[in-house]
Amino acid sequence: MAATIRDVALRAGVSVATVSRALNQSGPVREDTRRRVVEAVTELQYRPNNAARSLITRRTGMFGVLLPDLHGEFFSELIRGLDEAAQAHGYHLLLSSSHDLAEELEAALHGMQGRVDGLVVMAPRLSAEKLDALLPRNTPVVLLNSPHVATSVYNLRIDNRGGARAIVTHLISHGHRRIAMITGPAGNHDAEERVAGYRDALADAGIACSSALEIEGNFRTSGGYRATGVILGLEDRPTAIFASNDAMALGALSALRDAGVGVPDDMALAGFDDLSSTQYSIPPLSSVHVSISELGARAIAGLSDVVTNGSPTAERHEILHATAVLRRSCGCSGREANGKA
Amino acid sequence: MAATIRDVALRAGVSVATVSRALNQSGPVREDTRRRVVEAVTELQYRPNNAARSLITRRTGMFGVLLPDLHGEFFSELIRGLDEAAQAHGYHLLLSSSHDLAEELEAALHGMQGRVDGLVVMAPRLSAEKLDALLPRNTPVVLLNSPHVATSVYNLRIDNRGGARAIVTHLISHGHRRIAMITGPAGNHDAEERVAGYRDALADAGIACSSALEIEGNFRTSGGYRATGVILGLEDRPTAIFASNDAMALGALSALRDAGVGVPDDMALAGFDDLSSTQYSIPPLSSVHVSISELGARAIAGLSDVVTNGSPTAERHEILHATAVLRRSCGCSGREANGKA
DNA sequence: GTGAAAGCGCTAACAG
DNA sequence: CTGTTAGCGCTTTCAC
Repeated sequence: MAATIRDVALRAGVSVATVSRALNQSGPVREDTRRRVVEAVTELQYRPNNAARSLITRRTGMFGVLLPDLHGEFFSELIRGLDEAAQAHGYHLLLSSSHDLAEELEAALHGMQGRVDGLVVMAPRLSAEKLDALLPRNTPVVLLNSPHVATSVYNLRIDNRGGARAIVTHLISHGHRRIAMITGPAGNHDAEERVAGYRDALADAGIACSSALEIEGNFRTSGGYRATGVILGLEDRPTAIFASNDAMALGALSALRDAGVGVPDDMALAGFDDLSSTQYSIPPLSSVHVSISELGARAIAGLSDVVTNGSPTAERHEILHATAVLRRSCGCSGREANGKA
Repeated sequence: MAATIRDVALRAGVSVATVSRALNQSGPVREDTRRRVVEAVTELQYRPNNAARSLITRRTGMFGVLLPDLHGEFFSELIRGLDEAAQAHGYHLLLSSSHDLAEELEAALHGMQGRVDGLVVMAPRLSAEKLDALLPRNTPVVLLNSPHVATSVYNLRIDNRGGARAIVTHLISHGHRRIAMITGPAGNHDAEERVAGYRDALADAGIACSSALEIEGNFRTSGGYRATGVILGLEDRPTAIFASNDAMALGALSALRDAGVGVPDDMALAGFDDLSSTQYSIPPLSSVHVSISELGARAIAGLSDVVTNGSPTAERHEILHATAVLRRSCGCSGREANGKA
């Protein structure tokens, strides 16, 4: 049986209250008393029981993380950012992923009830109304890349629209006028914002946009491959493709290669996310960089702030800038440079 | 204030004991009593307090997951497997990643003390002795791809050696005799096993192995790129490269391309992991397939088994098969096929 | 079938 | 500075 605080108190010849104070520095304890306690702790290998502690403090030291069906590098980078920050702030991460449907999210939310001090939720496929209905009222929530909702204390997003606009504007600066876009899955909030950015750029340049040039993808490599096949079959073939994420851009690259279409000469190409692997694609892929791990880090910082400072300092909204990274696939020389719309 | 079991009891006109029994079906309750309880629960929006519950049951409903510094697809696939299985078994995942050093692992292990009913640990850089000293004695542990240790109840691994042997044997069957290998980081257990498999294959074919042909990488794309530069500079240049993971193989592909070396004609290439993105590389990459998510799923199943059945049914050891997947980079036509040594 | 009561291990007043 | 005491919300004997 594991040692309890009572055993420690007995061993150190003090009361349990003193042990508690010594261990949590939650009150004055004479130095030598403290030392006796610490000794007893190590001798008995005492570890405080977290359940008992959080039963009374009403804090669990854990943040819940609810993510949609994410893949590969994006997912691992996000977790890395969350994890590092959580550790730094003294929290653990309770993770639950693959929640695309409202019901799944709700079930997961339910399961975390009372187990966490705060929640990081990413739900790009849910409407503001749905989200609003689902979010718990008693737990601080940080929303990632989701439609804004009043009940969340903090809303973080990457500048999907601005980033897409910047890279497409760059494509236009290479002389392209007929630019196809491979979109994300329908109903995905990020995907929609990137489409908006694409249209912004076209509008800026006085180019009419056409729904025939917006081919639906799924944010997966396979979808990029497929969509590119459609694009190549278009009459009056476009001279450039903007894929709304890198995974699809890689699929596009593969399809272009299979079709014998040279990149960037016969077809310019750009993606979004700037995954680290894209600089090794052939040719290296121009993309939009966004610090995914920072997104995670800020989310945790925001939660931690709310939890320790009690009241939500204020309802907050934060946008992480996304900048174009120019490599060879768009026609640039390969030297990296920043392009800002 | 959230409703407690007392409130529910009052509302339903029964005792707290009955509420508990009704909710946990831990004892006989008359049907209409049960219904009254359920009604009160929904009306009051009652949620049992997990802290209180685990204080007495000594179960938390959570499994801890401790991972090394993993990246990209491997990481996300593993988590997916773990997460799905955990959900299926009614558990939550307490995640902590990026632990390569023994001290980091220890700190994380400490933090999870008492918060979890079991642990999934992946520590490819730690020796059996180090691990043995670190692992808690009172919590069931499943070890993933780690040196076997007696204190773990369950040991799962992928067949690194067999998989490497199979793909290298295949390379040899294409007529290659001089095959370079890009290894993983020194001290990594998986990496070492893959080297052993590579040597096995050479030995099988009566080819002497040479340390000059084993170039150290780091499991990252950048390392594969760098190592390939070294290989291309070798006198009596090899005709094939086995990269011990796909990330490095992709880096190799990029380096080969930059050097104007054709794949597979001038240089055959194969990787390991069979990441989904590799089928879209140019040319598609031959690799070794292993079901990463299944690794995760089995880990959870094993833990869950131990936790519910009390005693560790027996000390177990399980190996997940790894099979060669043949695409174009090794010289095959592109039609997928299985090659088994 | 149901209720009363005794804690699980800890923290937090409140005295001293 | 330290000890006593009263619970946190729940499960679980033990009676009835």
